[in-house]
Amino acid sequence: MDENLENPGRYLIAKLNAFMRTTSGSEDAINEMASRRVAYADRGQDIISEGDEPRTVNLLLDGWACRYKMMEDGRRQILAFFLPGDLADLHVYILNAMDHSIAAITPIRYARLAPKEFEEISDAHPKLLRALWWESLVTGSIQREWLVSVGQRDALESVAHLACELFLRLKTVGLVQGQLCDFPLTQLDIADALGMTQPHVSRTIAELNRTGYVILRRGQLEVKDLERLKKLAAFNPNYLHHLRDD
Amino acid sequence: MDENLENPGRYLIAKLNAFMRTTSGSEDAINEMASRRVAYADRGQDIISEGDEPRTVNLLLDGWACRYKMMEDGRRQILAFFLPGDLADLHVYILNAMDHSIAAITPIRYARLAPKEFEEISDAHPKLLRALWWESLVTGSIQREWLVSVGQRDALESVAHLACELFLRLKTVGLVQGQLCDFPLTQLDIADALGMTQPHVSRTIAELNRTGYVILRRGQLEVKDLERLKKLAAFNPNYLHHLRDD
DNA sequence: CGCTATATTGACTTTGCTCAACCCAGGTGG
DNA sequence: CCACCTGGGTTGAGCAAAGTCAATATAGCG
Repeated sequence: MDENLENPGRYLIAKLNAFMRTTSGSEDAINEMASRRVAYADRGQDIISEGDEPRTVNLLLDGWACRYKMMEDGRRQILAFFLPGDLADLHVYILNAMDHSIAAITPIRYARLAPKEFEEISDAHPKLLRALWWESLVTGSIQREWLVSVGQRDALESVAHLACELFLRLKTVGLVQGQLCDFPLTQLDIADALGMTQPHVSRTIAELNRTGYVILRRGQLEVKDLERLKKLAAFNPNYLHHLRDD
Repeated sequence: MDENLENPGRYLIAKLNAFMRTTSGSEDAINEMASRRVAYADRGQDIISEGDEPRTVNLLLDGWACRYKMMEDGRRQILAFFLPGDLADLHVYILNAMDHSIAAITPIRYARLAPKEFEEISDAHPKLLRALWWESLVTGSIQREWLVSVGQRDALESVAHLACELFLRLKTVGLVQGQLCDFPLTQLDIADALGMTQPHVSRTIAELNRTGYVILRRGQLEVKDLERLKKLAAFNPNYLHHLRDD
């Protein structure tokens, strides 16, 4: 976290590097953005709720969050997981009301950027603007791939795909050490993301762990054989739109 | 179609009116866009395929299309349906390769806009640009709602929700007459959109028709009781982000 | 140490899938 | 004009995947 405070935009910078070479000018701009209007939320807490008028672009600095929708009868669909460096709804201030909520999964630190600040910075750095555009298109692409998971993949494939995706996304922002990364999702989070029930997630994780390709447990994910995991998940990395595979 | 040829952007104009009052200036700009580089495709034909480098922004002028992904083993997930007036991937020319394909469901007419033309027009009409932004955000919102359908709704709710959505979207562009609209989807299309199998779609449509709220058949959809249909589908119109309900 | 969260497991049920036969309507060509 | 073909659509029987409900176990945490 120390390094993080000096270089608060580092995860976003790392991610954009998967798409372009950031210049030191844009890096400074990102760090500038990321050090203004910093806010905190505890696990479980909404940082913005369905129906609210969106006023800020949120940049996640530390921790995990999720986008979700709640149905009247209490069913919850998680629509996306946010990892450090992810931006929530770049242009959403065009719309009048949020159609979903965003909540912290772990305690988080995030920057709440006012549209005006955001525009100033992107006007001054057209290359950065382009990169941010790319990031929001990739977010859309991930959203579509999730529909493929929920619509077409069976339980084992789905869980494997999610593990694969999160591992690779964490890797691009530098949050993987060797084969290990943090994994704070509960089985209920996974269930609500993949359209399954929690007991079935439990059984499916057990089955996945039995393959030996990964060790997935609350708190930590270890990927022992990424290639086989990808194969099992029918994982095609194109949708992440990285310049190179990593 | 006659009126359409004089006023080729009419469906898009009608749609944007759900968000803002279009000025005659922007209407002319839209019609201008929509009359350049017009192309045709037959039913079943891809207009752009996964892996292709995207070169144009596509505006659907007539007919229905879909965005889809194919898995190696032949499973297909339909990600979105395009109706007249819909734009495909406004900013996709930022990315190097399509991560999905777009195919005609009926014979279609569409405009293939070069990025440069597109930028000229939007530079000249900032209000229009904002409206187009809105339309792409709504497209993203629809994408998310589909995940709720596939992840949380059961078969009957899902099919009802899809009927509801398509009916309302057609209504916004003026393609509903009374309670009737075209409905060219096959049961296999619906199945691949909702993550079901075709025989189960058949049974589910039969069950839905038995409620009397709709008459859904190949070619045509008749909505007899929209309110009850919405209720059955757990349909919350907020995600369409219209200024007023219609 | 005990409380609360989460995870595991078992027995049973249900939804939706599979496979396959059959039906039906529209379009084409003899 | 009719026979046939083809692309949907319907239906049935049996099955498998995943859901439900509930009891039990486990693990952090205060």
